[in-house]
Amino acid sequence: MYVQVLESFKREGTPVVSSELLARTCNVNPSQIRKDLAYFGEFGVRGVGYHVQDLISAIKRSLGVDRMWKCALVGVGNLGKALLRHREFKYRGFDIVAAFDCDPFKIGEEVIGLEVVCTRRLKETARDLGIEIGLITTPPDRAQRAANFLVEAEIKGIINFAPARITLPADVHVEYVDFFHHLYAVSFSITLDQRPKAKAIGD
Amino acid sequence: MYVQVLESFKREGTPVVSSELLARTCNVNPSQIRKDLAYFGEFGVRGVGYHVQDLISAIKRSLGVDRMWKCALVGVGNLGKALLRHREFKYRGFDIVAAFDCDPFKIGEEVIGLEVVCTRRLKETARDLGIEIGLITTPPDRAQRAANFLVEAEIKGIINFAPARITLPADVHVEYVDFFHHLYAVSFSITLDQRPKAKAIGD
DNA sequence: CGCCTCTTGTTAAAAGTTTCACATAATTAG
DNA sequence: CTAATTATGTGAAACTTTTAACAAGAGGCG
Ligand SMILES: NC(=O)c1ccc[n+]([C@@H]2O[C@H](COP(=O)([O-])OP(=O)(O)OC[C@H]3O[C@@H](n4cnc5c(N)ncnc54)[C@H](O)[C@@H]3O)[C@@H](O)[C@H]2O)c1
Ligand SMILES: NC(=O)c1ccc[n+]([C@@H]2O[C@H](COP(=O)([O-])OP(=O)(O)OC[C@H]3O[C@@H](n4cnc5c(N)ncnc54)[C@H](O)[C@@H]3O)[C@@H](O)[C@H]2O)c1
Repeated sequence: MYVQVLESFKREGTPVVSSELLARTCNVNPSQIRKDLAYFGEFGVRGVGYHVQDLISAIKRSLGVDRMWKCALVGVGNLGKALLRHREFKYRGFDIVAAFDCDPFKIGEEVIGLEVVCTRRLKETARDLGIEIGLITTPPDRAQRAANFLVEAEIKGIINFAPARITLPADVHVEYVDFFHHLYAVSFSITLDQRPKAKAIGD
Repeated sequence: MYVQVLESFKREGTPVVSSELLARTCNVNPSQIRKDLAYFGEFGVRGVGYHVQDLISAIKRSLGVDRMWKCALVGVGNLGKALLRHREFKYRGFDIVAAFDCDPFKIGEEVIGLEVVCTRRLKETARDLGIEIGLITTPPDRAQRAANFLVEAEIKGIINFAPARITLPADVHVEYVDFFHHLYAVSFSITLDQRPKAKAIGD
């Protein structure tokens, strides 16, 4: 979130931000920001604030996103194609260099110049290309199978877009992207507001 | 997460789960689950566990997802179209009943039987249809504008897929879906593992 | 050059969350 | 019907995160 906000400050031409300004923009407490950053180092200048570009670089270095990561996508359907077509990923350090599917009608097809490869060839292909992160966009009941292929290829990080839990060795990291979590959260917030717990006016 | 896991238990035909089993599947502590559920009510049976279907219903009722929510999508691009084509949303209680875009070439186009409407007609259309939740899939620099239109239409919840913060009145709830957060998280985990903090073998 | 202002980095206190441990209730077996 | 077994719901303890408070460092101004 800090990187996202700092990059918009950078685009606006703001050279320096205080934890106070950054906090206001992110809807958090200024101490929070100073604590978070202190965990990785001393990036600010007392009495001045943080130099935007320097802070972006420092955070990115701390998170390991100061280099290009090679990614593979498994499941070239609706969502998979949207991701493949998205140039932003490469621009921001995540290059999707291979796409896999098990559907014979999809294998061989090209999506923005990338050939869809059979999932059975995932292991060799991923290893040859030096892929480190896998994106799963198969249907939920195929997510575990896709994950297994990725683990075989010695991939160490997975983003799972399918609404299904997967089990993995301890050294493989997974992030779940589930749109329903967010929809449920919004539904809950609206419902809470509208529920007639209704403190009467004046209370 | 609990709903997601419980629904897979349901599909497998498991009628009852213990907090212990549910915890193992979700990679959390059993007490955590009992505490979380206790916040909303007493849904289990002592000595037995939780009846899967009953628990799904109870959680959904607690979160306000025991009904259909009408949604609108703003920005019919790559990602927007993928979402519109996704049947699962309606099936799970979130019906996208309107799609808006500002591009004259897109207005009038149909995506799975839904006509793309001009963003300027958002307010009237959304009100007429009784829309409650908005999905923003415009480019990041247009996200605030899209949000403003949604607020005008008296929408109370927003899911923002654009990597940009937006400011809203206090009674409008927003959830940010940012794939980069997840990619950064995975990058960080892998980097940590590989960094030569290397406790020597035997330590 | 010293004083004043500003904002960081950090220590300590407050608040929140997770886990443990066990009393309580349901079910089954004897 | 009682005892043994099981797994929930919950109060208290352990732990984590967040916030507040302030000392320390940087820069500007008279
Ligand atoms: N489309 C969306 O907007 C959207 C939104 C939220 C979540 N999702 C989730 O993302 C996933 C993909 O959705 P979608 O709409 O793209 O579905 P889709 O059916 O369009 O695409 C799935 C693709 O995965 C391929 N596939 C199936 N099994 C495979 C396997 N074992 N190995 C490799 N490829 C395999 C299929 O051939 C197909 O091309 C689903 O789990 C869905 O729930 C999608
Ligand atoms: N495509 C992906 O896989 C992906 C992944 C992650 C994040 N995102 C984010 O999702 C958003 C959309 O991505 P995309 O790839 O679909 O982009 P896109 O350019 O394909 O689509 C954007 C659409 O928004 C419309 N639009 C622009 N301004 C508008 C406005 N003021 N009102 C209404 N409509 C407007 C455009 O006409 C276009 O149709 C972006 O913010 C992107 O960063 C996309």
